[in-house]
Formats: sequence, structure tokens, C-alpha cells
Amino acid sequence: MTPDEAIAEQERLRPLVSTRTDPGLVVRHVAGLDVSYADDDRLAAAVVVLDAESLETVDSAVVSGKADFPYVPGLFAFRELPSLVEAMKKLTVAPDLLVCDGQGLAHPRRFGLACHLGVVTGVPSVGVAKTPMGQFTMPDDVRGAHTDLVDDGEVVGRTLRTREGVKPVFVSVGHRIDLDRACAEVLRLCVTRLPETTRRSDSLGRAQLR
DNA sequence: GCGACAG
DNA sequence: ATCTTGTCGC
Repeated sequence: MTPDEAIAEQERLRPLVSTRTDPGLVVRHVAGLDVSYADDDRLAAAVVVLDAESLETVDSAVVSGKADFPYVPGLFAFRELPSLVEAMKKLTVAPDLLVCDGQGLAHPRRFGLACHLGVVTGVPSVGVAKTPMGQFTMPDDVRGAHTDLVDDGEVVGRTLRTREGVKPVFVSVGHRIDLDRACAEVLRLCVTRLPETTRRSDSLGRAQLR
């Protein structure tokens, strides 16, 4: 897979993204996905499913793999998606929403990791990134405060203060969910700056690396 | 040509 | 992503 082929793949799948939330969507089980890297090209893809209400872990899976695609901004999904999909296949509990570590529509071609994973699995998804991909004004320092994330003149996501006194996170729609709902779901997963889904999948992944 | 550029 | 304990501040 060359970078050009990867870009063509994104443009081919992009039209399949939906920004609509199914009227009857009930998010009971939320999955967090993340990939950790070793010094060489070894990696560990982890997915943890939480009960959205109690935030208790109800299922998890992790797979070891090799990074066969370099990290290229804009093509991030081609590095992590294969292993993440493998990890998801090992789950026993089917998640109602995927919380990805990275961007969704806040991407140069409007098809970040969250969109890609959502389209490939068909499961609603949202991207939560730690660094922005676009312009924004800082939201108030109050949990829940938010501002638009703009790129090339269009709103591609939202900054979200998940906790007072910390930098905001950057939320963007992945697939089959609207921005308001995406932010609401992310906020209820946050006890500290990052969603519990992200924190737990992150620790599971790096533990697997040892 | 130069700077930016998720993890 | 990764290198990493204690420490400053609310």
C-alpha cells in the first residue's frame, strides 16, 4: 500500500460516512481503542469495553502485531486500523460506540481514523484527539465548555473542556453519530482529562508490550 | 519554496 | 508514539 493508494482509499470510503445518529441509538457499551509501540516495529492494539453508565470494564482484547505502515500525518489509520480491527474481532461484548484515539472528520480529507474505523465496522464512532487539527478559540475553563474546531472554513469538530484546569480535547464525528451526541458521550466518559475508554485501552496496550 | 502535520 | 518521579498548585 503506497501513500497514493492510501489516499485513494480514503476518498473512496469518505462518501460512506454518516453524520446522523440513529433515532433509537442507546449507548450501553462503549469501546476505547488505542495502539502502543515498542522501540522496534512491534505494536499492541488494545480495545476495552465499558458499561457507559457505571464505567466498569465489561470486556477487553489486545493483539500484538507489527507496524507495516509508517506514521504519516493524514494517513494515520493505515498504521493502526488493521491491528485494531483484529482486536475487535476478539470481543465478546459488541460495543454500541467506538471512541478512537485520534481525529474523525477533523482531517485534511475529512476521513480520520475514527471515520475509517466506523465505516469499516459499521459501528457508530467518535474521534477524541489530544492535539488539534484546525483552528479554534479556547473554551471557558469549565467542565463541558466547548468551541468550534474549524478547518478550511468549515466546522469539523469541537474543542471540549473535559475537566477544569486542563487543556481541552478535540472531538470530531467518526461515523453514524452527530457532533452534539458525540460530545455528550465523550463528556460522560471523562473523570480526568481523557475518556476512561482511552485511558484503559492505553494502559492495556502498553502492558501487553511487556 | 516554507511551514504544518492525529499517534 | 516514546523517554518518566516527584512535585507544585488548587
